Amino acid sequence: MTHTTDQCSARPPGRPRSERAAKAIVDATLDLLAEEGGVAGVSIEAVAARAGVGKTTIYRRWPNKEALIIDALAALKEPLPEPRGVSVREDLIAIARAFVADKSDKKRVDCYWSVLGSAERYPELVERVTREVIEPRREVMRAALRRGIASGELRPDLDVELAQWIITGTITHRARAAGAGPVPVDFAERIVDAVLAGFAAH
Amino acid sequence: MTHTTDQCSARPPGRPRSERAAKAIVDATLDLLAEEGGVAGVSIEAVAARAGVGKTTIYRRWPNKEALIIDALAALKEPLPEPRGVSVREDLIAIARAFVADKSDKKRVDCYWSVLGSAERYPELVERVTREVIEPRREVMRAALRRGIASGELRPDLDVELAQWIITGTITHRARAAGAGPVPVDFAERIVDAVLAGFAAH
DNA sequence: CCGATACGCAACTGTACCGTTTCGAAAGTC
DNA sequence: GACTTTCGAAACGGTACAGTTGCGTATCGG
Repeated sequence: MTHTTDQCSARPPGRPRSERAAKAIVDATLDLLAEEGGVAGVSIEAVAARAGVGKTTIYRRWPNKEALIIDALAALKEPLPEPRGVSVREDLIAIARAFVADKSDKKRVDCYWSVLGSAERYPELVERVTREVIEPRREVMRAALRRGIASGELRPDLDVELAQWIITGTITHRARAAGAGPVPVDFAERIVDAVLAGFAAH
Repeated sequence: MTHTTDQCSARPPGRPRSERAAKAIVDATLDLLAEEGGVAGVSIEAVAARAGVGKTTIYRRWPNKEALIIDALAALKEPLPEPRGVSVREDLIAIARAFVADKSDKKRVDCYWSVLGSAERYPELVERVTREVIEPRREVMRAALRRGIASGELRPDLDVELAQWIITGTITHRARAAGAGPVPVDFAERIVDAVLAGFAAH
């Protein structure tokens, strides 16, 4: 062994890549994605300018805009809610609360909205976000609903898929509605109680 | 009176503007708005090319892209549903059906989605669409819900605003969901029945 | 037919961005 | 100190679009 640098991961020679620069680039990308309202509005030049970084520094790490955005979106992932409460009502409220909290982060919502709005142009991006972020969260809610049916708390003929659309759709729509202001903190409980009890009298 | 052309509306001399061209321009604008997934994706050049029209013909009628898009969106307006059925259930289903039909027109949904997604960039567009298209439809549903409460069909403590978010949000979200396919024809009835009866057993 | 206007088309200037390259300086290892 | 790689900055050619202008033609009224 003539090498003394065989430590572990074979650190390459030369100046190491700045971690600060990488973070600044990702942050700037998300900022622009949220502000410009679309993937098309994000330009490498704008990202570089906002991050206080040379374009070289970006192109050294990512081959193009799509790859940068994909990596940036990964930084948005939040841990899945894992409710195992005593009742369906509490499980659903916990999940809905996590949704509302997510949607209260304006930057986060705007990023997802921007990406999903660019479906025709960047199908790969949309497919990836759907698979890695949206679908797992939908599954958590479906599982909670199925548990409720099994425990007898929910009507046995409940359409789980439809029920799931109702809860997530309401929150999403409310969060994105123009001019409706921020989602109230108790929105999760109110919607769960409303759909559990039903609109009809008695 | 030396003029014989005083007929009525003082028709200007020269070749009149082609109605066909105007329609082709508006159609092309909406097509692009839906396909490109954003206001930014619509370029006058692309509109002209798709409409089979010279750029001059566009600029003669509209001063810029925003004005063109505003006028084009006006062509999307559909008549308001005006339900006065025998029961709240039928009223809500009628309104929901109109929503679903609207959302089944992919071009129409994509156009609104595109515009609303450009909120930060083009606030005037968003404000206008919200005021002239969305809010009147929301009001129709609120009115139906209030009638239901007054008639005793709906529980008196029902949160009308929340109920309205639930129904419209579910349809909108379902229509826009990636990879979920077209909204089924019976979606309107299923959602109304589900929220009327509630999820809970008995 | 004449004048006026609109038509589609092409050419033009100006701006913005892409993706690449070059540069001198900085920051690490040996 | 020698070497390697990254850093931010600047410049480059290429593409796309905005908005304008000129041109020959078409279509209206008188």
